[in-house]
Amino acid sequence: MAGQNEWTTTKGREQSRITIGDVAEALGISKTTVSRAISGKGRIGEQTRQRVLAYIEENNYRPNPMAQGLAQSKTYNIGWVIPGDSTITDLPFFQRCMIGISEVASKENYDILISMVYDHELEHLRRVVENHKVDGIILGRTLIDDERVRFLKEHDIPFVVIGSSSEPDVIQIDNDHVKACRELTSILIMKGIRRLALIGGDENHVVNQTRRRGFEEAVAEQHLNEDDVFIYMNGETKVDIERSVEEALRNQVECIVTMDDRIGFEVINILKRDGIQIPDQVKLASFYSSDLLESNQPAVTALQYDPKELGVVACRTLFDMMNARQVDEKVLLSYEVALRGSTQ
Amino acid sequence: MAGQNEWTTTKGREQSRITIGDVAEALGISKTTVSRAISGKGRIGEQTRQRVLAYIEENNYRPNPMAQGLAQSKTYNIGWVIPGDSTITDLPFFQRCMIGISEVASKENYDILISMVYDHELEHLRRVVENHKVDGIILGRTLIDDERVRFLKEHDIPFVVIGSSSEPDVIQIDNDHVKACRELTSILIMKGIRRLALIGGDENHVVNQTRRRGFEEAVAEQHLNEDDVFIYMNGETKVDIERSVEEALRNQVECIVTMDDRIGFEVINILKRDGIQIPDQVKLASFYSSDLLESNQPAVTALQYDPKELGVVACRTLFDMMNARQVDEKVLLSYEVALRGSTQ
DNA sequence: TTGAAAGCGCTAACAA
DNA sequence: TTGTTAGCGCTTTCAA
Repeated sequence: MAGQNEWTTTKGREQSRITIGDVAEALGISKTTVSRAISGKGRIGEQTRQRVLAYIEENNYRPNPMAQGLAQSKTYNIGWVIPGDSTITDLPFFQRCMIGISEVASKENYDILISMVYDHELEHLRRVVENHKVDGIILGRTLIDDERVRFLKEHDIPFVVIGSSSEPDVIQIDNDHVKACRELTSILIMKGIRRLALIGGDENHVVNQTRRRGFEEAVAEQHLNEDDVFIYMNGETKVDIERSVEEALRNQVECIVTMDDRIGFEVINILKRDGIQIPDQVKLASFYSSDLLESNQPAVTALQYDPKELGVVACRTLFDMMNARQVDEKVLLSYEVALRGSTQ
Repeated sequence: MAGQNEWTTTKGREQSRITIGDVAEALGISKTTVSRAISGKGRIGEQTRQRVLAYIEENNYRPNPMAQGLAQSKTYNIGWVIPGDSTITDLPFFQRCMIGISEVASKENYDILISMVYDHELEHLRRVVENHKVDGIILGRTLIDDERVRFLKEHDIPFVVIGSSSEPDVIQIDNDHVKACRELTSILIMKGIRRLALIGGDENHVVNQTRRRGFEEAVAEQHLNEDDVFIYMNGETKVDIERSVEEALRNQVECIVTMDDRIGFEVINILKRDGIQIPDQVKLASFYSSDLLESNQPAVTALQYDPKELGVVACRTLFDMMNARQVDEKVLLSYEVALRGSTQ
C-alpha cells in the first residue's frame, strides 16, 4: 500500500518532442513548406508534399496544438456543458449526445472540454469562456429562462443548444417534440381512447413545455372533450407522481401518458404495486423511451429519438458557425413512434 | 424555423482581447513585471504588484492560456477517461467523480478534457496523448488487463487510476473494497446468517474481483461451512441474474449479497415478482449502494462510498505527480456500512 | 526590484 | 513552388 513513486519532470518528457523545425531541417526545406504540407493550405509541389508527409508519418511528428493555437487564435477544443443537477435518467442521454459530438469533433481535430454547470452558478462556464479555452460551445438541456444562454450571447462566442430555447437568436438543435407528441397522442385517440392523463416533469424545462403543447394540440385537433383530459405537471418526486396517478385513476382515464422515461418508470412501479394491469386496466405511453421502458413487461409504447444524432448535428452546426458559415436558427430532427404492448 | 444567422469572424472577436503588453504599457512597466505580479514568481515590489493586480481586475485581463501553455509546455487541461461502454448505473458514479475532479482542477486553473474510450479502441486516448492536449490523465474504471493503462505507461504521461489495477507501478485511488466487503459480510454472519449467496458482475472488472476477495475472506475468518456459500459471477443480463437467484433460493440461502446496485435492483425485482418477502423470506445486502437501493421498501443494507472524494483525491494526486512530487502508489479511501431494513 | 531580449512551435504575409 | 520574416502572448534567463 505504500510504494513511493517519483515522476520525471515535464522537461524530461518534452525533450523527446520533435518540432516542425526538426522536420524542415531533416528534409532540407523551410518550416513554411512543412507547415503547408500538413495543413494543405497554400501551393506546394506534390513531390515535396509526399516527402514531408512520409517523413512525418515515419517519425510520427505531431504539431504542437498550443503553438498552432497561439498562431491561429484557436484552441482546438469545444465546450460541452451539461447541467450540474443532471439525474441518472438524463445522463445516458447526454452520454449519447457526447458520442455524436466527439465523433464529429475528432474529425476536425477537436477535443471536448466538459463543464458541469449548475443553474445560477455560471462560475465554471465563465472560466472556460473568459480564459478562451474553447472555440465554441454546445449546451445540453435548456431551461425556459436560461442564464447560461444569456451569458453566452453576451460573450459573443459561437454556441449551439441541444434542445430548444425561448431566447431569440439562439441556434437550436432539437427533436420535433411538438410534432412527435402530437402524433403519438393522436394515434392513441384514434385507437379509441377518450379519457387520458398526461403526467409531466419540471415546467421550467423547455422540453416539457414543448411536449405539453404537442399533447394539447392533438387533443384539440381530435376534438376530445376537455373534461376528459387531465394534465399533471412538475412530477418531481415519487410522491408527486403517486398523487397524479391516483388522481388519474380516480378520474377513470383509459391511458396515462408520461413525459419521460423516469416518470414512466415510476408509474409502472406504482401500478404494479397496486396490482393494476397494463394495458388491461389502464394503458400507458411515454413521450420519451429508454431501456427501462423497452424492457418492461409489457413494453411501453413510446417516442424514440436518437441523441447521438443530435450531438452530431449540433457539432457540425457549431463548426459551421465557427467558420462563419450560415446556419439555420433551428434544426428539428425526426423521431419514431414505437407502438408496443402497453397500449394494445 | 428557418432564420439565417451569420457569425462574426474570429478576428472580430479577438480584437477586443487585451494582452499582457497592453497592461504593461498602460502602467508604464515591462511585461516581465506584469507577468511576475500575476504568477507570484520572482521578486517584485509590493506596490507595483498591487498596482498591476488592481489594473488587471478592473480591466478584467486574462492571460491567454495558449500563450502560457506554449511558453511553459503546459496545456492546463487534464484528461478524464471513462469507458465507452458505461451503462446507466456507471454514469452517476463517474459524474460524481468528475465533480470532485473538477473542483480540484478549477483551483489550479485546469479544465477537464473528456474522452470516452472503448476497450481495445484506444484511438481517442491516443489522439489526446500524442497531440499533447493534456498534462495528465485520470482513468475511470479499470479492467484486469487494461490496454489503456499499458498505453499510458508506455507514453510516460502522468496518470492515476480511479479503481484498482493489477498492472504494477500504477498510481491507484480506490475505496477499500476488500476491507469493506469483508466487514459487511462478517456483520451478516455475526447476525446469525449461515447460508448465503453472492451474485456478482463481470469477472474482468478489477473491482468485482476485489469484492469477491473481501467476501471470501470473511467467510473464511468466520469459519463458515464452504457448502453453505454460493458464488455466482458474471451476472450481466437479467436472465443470468434470474438464474442465480433461483439457484440461490433452491439452495435455501438466508441472505443474498449483490456486488453492485444494478444487480441488487434486479434481484429486488425478481423477488418482488415472485412474491418473496424481504427480509422475511430472504435477506438482501449489496456491496454498492445507490438511490435505487436506498429508496426501496425495505431499504437495502449496503456499503456506501463517496465517489466525489475519489475524484478529489485522484486529482490532487495527479497534480502531485505533474509537479514531480512523491505520491503513494495506492490510496484507499474509507466507506460506511449502512445497515437497513433488508437484513433486519 | 525591474527590464531587455530571446524563445516556446507554429502560421501567414510578403518576396523571390 | 518555395523561403524569409514577423508575429501570436506569454515566460524566463540574464543583466542592470
